[in-house]
Amino acid sequence: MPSRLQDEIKQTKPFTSRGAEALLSVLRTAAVLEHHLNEALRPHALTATQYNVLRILRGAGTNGLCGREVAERMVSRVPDVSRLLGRMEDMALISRERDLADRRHVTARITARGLAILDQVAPALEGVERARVGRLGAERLQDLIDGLAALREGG
Amino acid sequence: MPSRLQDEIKQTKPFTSRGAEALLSVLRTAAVLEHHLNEALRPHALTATQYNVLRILRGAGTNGLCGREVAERMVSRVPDVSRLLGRMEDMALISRERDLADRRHVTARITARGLAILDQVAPALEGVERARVGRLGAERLQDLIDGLAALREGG
DNA sequence: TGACAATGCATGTTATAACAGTTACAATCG
DNA sequence: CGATTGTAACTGTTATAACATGCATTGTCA
Repeated sequence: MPSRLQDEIKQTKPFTSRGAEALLSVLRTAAVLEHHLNEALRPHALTATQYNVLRILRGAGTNGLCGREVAERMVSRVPDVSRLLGRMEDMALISRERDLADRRHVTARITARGLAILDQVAPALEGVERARVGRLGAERLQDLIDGLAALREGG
Repeated sequence: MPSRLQDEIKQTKPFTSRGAEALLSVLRTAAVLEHHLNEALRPHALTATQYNVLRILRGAGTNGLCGREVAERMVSRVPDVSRLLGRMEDMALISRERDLADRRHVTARITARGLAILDQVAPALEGVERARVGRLGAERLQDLIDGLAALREGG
């Protein structure tokens, strides 16, 4: 029985192991999701990375967060937070201010414009979520979440 | 109960829905896997994308594949196959030859050096796989694969 | 308090991704 | 057979990722 994934990437030979298929499934699914995510964000000129930053800073509220703290909270690691935040400041999505107490820190905060854009993109993103998650029941959804967490653990 | 993922990305507020957590889990897991994958490939100066191309071309055998066919088989879509293959040709990992029957096509084939490098990296990649997949039983593994496939389906 | 290490951010550089546009060739249809 | 359409690959350009390094500031400890 050829697997769904095998068909998607036009693989002629069966997977050598279920483990390999599982890892590839994760990578493939993330690529598909990221594609849909970027499509939904494109009309608002946002990348998935920038969207992630906005969500983080909205969660932080008026206190804001310094660059290192933002980096720690990103879904995928970004080795160049300085310029990422700089570009977002240019777009007026966030503001930056050097901390007076510890002048090494630069505190980033989401602007009103950033908040407004988050509200604008919300419907499209909820659509992406519902379209893909709907067909999985609550139980299978939780199993999926747990299985993925297990994959991330260890070495 | 705070979820594992919530802790990983230092999120203070609980997820608004299981669906959102599931999508984020996929993206996060893929980022972690990709990181380990790249670490394993780094000593051989290969990126995950290049590794993917080598696997595809090894599977294709001596007939090789044209650029469009390689692109179709990639795990994540690459919009610049020409230069990707060009760089790999410079590294002598693949060879390219214009097809005489249809001169629009350029057939790519894996070289002996490319095959040798695939053999060299295999142990490290198997290590990555065993370390993460081992803790999941066969049944949970299959459920995970099926759940991910469900997420990829549909518009 | 003064040397030294550690931290957080900025900057320089290179390589690659992303997007658009162009060229060469092949297939189709009048 | 010529014009038109479609396909595959290449090329140009810009923006971003990735990596390394440097700089300013703070913390630590003799």
